[in-house]
This record gives sequence, C-alpha cells and structure tokens, in this order.
Amino acid sequence: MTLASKWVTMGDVAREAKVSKITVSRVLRSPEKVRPETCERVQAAIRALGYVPDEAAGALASGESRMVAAIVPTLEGSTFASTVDGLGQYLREHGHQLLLGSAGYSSASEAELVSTLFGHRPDGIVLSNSEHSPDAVALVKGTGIPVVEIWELPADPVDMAVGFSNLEAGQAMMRFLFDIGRRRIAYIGGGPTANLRSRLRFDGYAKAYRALGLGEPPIVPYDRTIPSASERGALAMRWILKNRPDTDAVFCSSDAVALGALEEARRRGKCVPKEIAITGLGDFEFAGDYGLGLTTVKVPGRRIGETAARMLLERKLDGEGGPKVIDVGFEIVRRGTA
Amino acid sequence: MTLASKWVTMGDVAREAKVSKITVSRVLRSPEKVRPETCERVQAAIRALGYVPDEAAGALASGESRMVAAIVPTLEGSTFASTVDGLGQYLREHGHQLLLGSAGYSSASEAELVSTLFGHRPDGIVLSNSEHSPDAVALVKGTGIPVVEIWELPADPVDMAVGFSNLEAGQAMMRFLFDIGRRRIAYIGGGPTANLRSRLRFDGYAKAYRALGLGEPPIVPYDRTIPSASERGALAMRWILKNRPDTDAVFCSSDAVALGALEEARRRGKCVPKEIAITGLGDFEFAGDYGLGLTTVKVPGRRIGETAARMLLERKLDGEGGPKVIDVGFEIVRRGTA
DNA sequence: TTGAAAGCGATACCAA
DNA sequence: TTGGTATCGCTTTCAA
Repeated sequence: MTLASKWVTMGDVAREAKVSKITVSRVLRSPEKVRPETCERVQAAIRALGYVPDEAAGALASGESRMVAAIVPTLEGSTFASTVDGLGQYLREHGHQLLLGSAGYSSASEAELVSTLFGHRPDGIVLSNSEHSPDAVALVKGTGIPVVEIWELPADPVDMAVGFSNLEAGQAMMRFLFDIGRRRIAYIGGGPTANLRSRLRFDGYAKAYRALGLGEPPIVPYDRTIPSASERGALAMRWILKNRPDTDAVFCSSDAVALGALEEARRRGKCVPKEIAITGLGDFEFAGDYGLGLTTVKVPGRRIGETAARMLLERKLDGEGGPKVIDVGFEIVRRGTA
Repeated sequence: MTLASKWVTMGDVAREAKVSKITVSRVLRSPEKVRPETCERVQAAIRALGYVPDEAAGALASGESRMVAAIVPTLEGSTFASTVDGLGQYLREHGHQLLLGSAGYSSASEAELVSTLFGHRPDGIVLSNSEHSPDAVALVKGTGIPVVEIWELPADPVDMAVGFSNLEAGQAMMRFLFDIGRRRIAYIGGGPTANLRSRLRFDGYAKAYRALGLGEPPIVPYDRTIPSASERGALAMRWILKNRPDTDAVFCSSDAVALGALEEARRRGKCVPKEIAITGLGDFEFAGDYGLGLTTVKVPGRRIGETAARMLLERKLDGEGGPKVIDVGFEIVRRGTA
C-alpha cells in the first residue's frame, strides 16, 4: 500500500481524460473500438501522467499474465545463452515478458522451480531439460499451460517441442570422422550419468561406432563435478593422450569441452588435425573461422528460442494450432580441426 | 476466466481445511501466528489439492511483486551470463523471481524496456548499462524502486551500484604489460563509440600509456558492427600485424575478443607471448589454465549478480540499509599469454 | 488464535 | 461508442 500511492492508476488517467476506466482500458487493448478523438485524449492523458498499466491487476482480471517462464540448467557455458536471448527478444516484441529460472542440472529442483514459477500463472513454459520428475509433469499437465521442451525432440513430449536429435547429431559426427579417414575415435563428454542431451550424443556416437564395425567404443573418464567445461575437456584429452595415444579423433559433447581438449592437445605438442582431429557441438561464437576454427555440429540455438516463443504465443491464439514438434536440425560445419 | 477454473484457489484450500482464507494466507506467510495443529491441517490441504498461490493476486493485494527485473545488453558472449545466473539463484533462494530483459546496447530501447518491466511493479531493478536515457532515469526515480547498477561504479549512481572501476582495470593491465617489459602496446576493443564500460577500459589504458611516457596510444580500427567478438578481435589483430608489426603486446577489451586475437596471431605464425603478448578481461570459463591459459583481468561476475540481488532485498527490508556502492574489485591473473 | 469485510487495479459482461 | 458493476485471488485492517 505504501508504494501503490506512487503509481498512477487507470482511474487517474480516466479522470484526466474525462472518460471511464474501461475506455482507457480499451484504448490500450483494442483502440479500434474507441473513437479516434477519444483515443487521442486518453493517450495524451497517459503520456501526461506517465501511466504504466499494472500487469498484476491485468493478469488477475483477464487470466492472462503475458509472461512466459523458462527453465534452463545454467546460463554459463554459452549453450543456452543465445536460446534465452532469442526467446526473450521474441516475447518482448510480442508483448510478453520472460520469467527466468536456472535450475542446475538436477530434476528435483526443476520440479521446485516449476511450482514457484507457476505462482505467476505464466501463459507458457519453456523446459530445457527433457527429463522431468513425475511431480513436475503432473503439475504441468494438470494446469494445461502450453509447454515447449527445447534442445531435444522427446519421444514422448509433454506438449510441444523444438530442437534436434542429439542422437543423430552424435551419429552424424561419428560418421563424418570415419568418412575423413579416422578410425580410433574417442568421445569426450559425460557418460551415462550426464544430462539426457549429452547422453544421447554419446549414444549416437556409440551406435555409429558399432555400426561401422569398429567394435566397442572406448570409455574416456570424464569428471562431471569439475565446474569448467574446458577443464573437463582438457583433463579427458590428457587421459586420452596418455592411455590411448593412438587415438586420431576426438568428438566433444560441446564446443566448450572441445576448446579445452584442443588447447591440451596443442600444449602436448600434438598437431591438430594431422595427428588428432577434434570436433565439438554447438558452434559457439568462439568456434568460428576467426576463433578456434573448430569443426563442429552447428545448432541454431537462437532460433530454438525464437521458435519456442512463437509456438507458445501461437498456441495461445489459435487454441491448438501449429505442429507439436519442430526439428530445427543441425549441420556439420567443417573447419580446421578435423 | 476460462483458465481460472483449473487453478485451486485459497478459498478451496480454506474449505478443505475448514478454516477461513485468511488463515491459509497466514500459514503461508507467517505460520508462527497460527496454532500448530491448524497449521498442519492447512498444509495437508495445500498438498492434497496441489495449491500454488497466485502471485499476481498477492502482488495486487500487498503491493509487493516479489520480482526483480534485470536488463542486460545480451546474454551472448558470456560477459553477463554468470552475473545473471548468480542474480537469479540468489533471488530464488530468497523467495523472489527474476524478470529478464535483454536490451541490445542502445539506451533508447533500455528506456522502453524499463517502462514495460515496470508494469510488473518489480521490487527492484538491475541495470547493466551505466548510461541511461533521461526518460529512464526519471521514470526510475519517480517510482522509488530500488535500483542497482552493475559492472561499473558510476560517478553519479541512480541509486546503488556494484561493480568495479573499468578505468582502473584498463590502467592496471596497461601497467602490467609495461612492467613485464612491453613497450609497443595496443588496445583492441571499441573506441569512443563503444559502450561505457569498454570506453572506460580504453581510457584507463590510454591514461596509463601517456603517464608512462609512451606518447599517444595507437588507435586500432575496430568494427563494432560485426556480431562476433572473436571475429572483431581477429580482424583487429590482423590489422595490427600488418600495420604495426612491431607491436609487442595487445590488451583486449574482453576475453572473447582476446580469443580471436590470439588465434589470429597463432595463425599468422606469431609466437605468443614471446613475440606478442595478448591479454583480455573477464576471466571467462575458457580463459583458464586448462583452456586458453589467457592472462586477463579477472572480474567476479557471478558475485556481482549475487551482491546486486542481496542489496535489493536488504533495501526492501531495512528501508535504507546497506552501502550504496560496492566495489568488488578485479585482479590481474597472469597465465601463459603475457 | 481466528474470522469478516473491504479493498488492490485491472478486465468482462451487459446495458445504454 | 461508451459506461456501470461484478469479479479475479489475495492481503490488510479491524473485530471477536
């Protein structure tokens, strides 16, 4: 109450413009229903008073919060940064706001976050983790809020999804390395305990590995408790150089991991790609020709965010419109490291 | 209204627990005022019904939105990612949510964003740009919402601030390069047209350059319209190698820029740091010993976010408590590139 | 310790 | 084209 007095309300604007509150509301939401002159008078009053509508009140009355909630594991490591940027920008351009929660990689705290965010009755929710606790799924389904899962195409989506097949991406990169003549190919990036996306990439790699008649893929120790991705990559590369010195290619689960692996290989005097090829996934900003020149799986991160936002808002309008699952695909970009 | 029916309300819980709405409210906000048995009965009802309080209604009634709005230029490029992560985490742990807006580097759209965000009546606002349009400042001051400016210590803060002196950081790195024996030192990273932080780093560099009796610092062309920081760094390095071949050290405005410069130097056969030293700013994840091994100005990005959140929430409680400006400092970390 | 009633600031519905 | 009134779900204030 103490603060409220500082804010101009719709009633103040109405008085100033000598109309009723509802007319002010119409000027804001459906100006075509108001006579132009009235409209202008109201707008003048709005400007004069510096009126900013109270979204909470609007949400309560209309049942629409004009907010979309997004849950990402973390913003660090640049995997989701561009996706969140794209998401936020699209939403804003379409009159919505982004409520952001970072969850860490545990699905327990995702459930908690979902519940907290639901307090704001978002018009949609974006989930970056494809594994959800039963609680979270039940909660989401019970409310009927549109959901988009991103960065993977779940076999059994909660609702909608936009992303690509991490499994196929893993396979594709494995085949690429095979096709350029590599045979002793290792994968760096979290084994069975990693997050689903990373696991799927490994599964794809392993599947192709076997399909190509190379036998069983090697398992490279990978310490997920180390916070820095590049450090994890470097340590894994060190292990490879020591224990599998004849390895001629390394596929890393992300460009950040690949950076660490690449630098470690260089420090150890290895010639990349001649002696050992190194590839990543993501096509982060630093991977380009002017940066690392990294051969990688390019993923349209920003587009995933924009598309997720669009799907949510379209669903809100159309009711059920739009395809449920959108595959944005991926592309192997060959640069200097493989 | 259509959606509303799907949600359990406080009234539903009250009926289930055979108490009044207000008692349910008290169980949620001040349980100590409710008899333990009643409390448990209500909590059981809450669980049974899966009740999630409507924040919009609460905000409307109490005047507190329990949201903090943050405006950052962009999440890409890893400069602000850890700050936003820290901000969001701290807020969530203290019962608040993060409303995120990315603004791009123009201050016109910052004003617009501020106004939109204000619709949600945030309990606090975090501004990452230290230059604001008069409109934005007036709006912010008029509402009395606590503000924290981050990543720089403004001479004339709007309200509170947490960051470090970009000018001193620039000076410190220039002196460091001088102290290790370099004399032909260039700066890469946006001239007078860049954002304030970047400009201040340059100013610090230039100031120290002159103070050390080196004359006028060279101006390296830098194309800010190129979206990729590492590409900008690489192109600037290329220019230096061609036009100022005797340069023996380069200070880059961020680690992302430094990465591009470093890779370009390597591609051109330069030995780093023997022939040319390269340094950055930020101490991004990939800059560490297991990554680039970059000598850089380490800045506590995550801590800036956490501190900003803390200042805002403390102000909310204490009224005016806490210092207005917090200098988190910086530190030059010497690694392999200088 | 608990409850009844009165808002908070907007929108929806129905009239004029 | 415009306005009155009820209402959204919660908290505040005041009583019991």
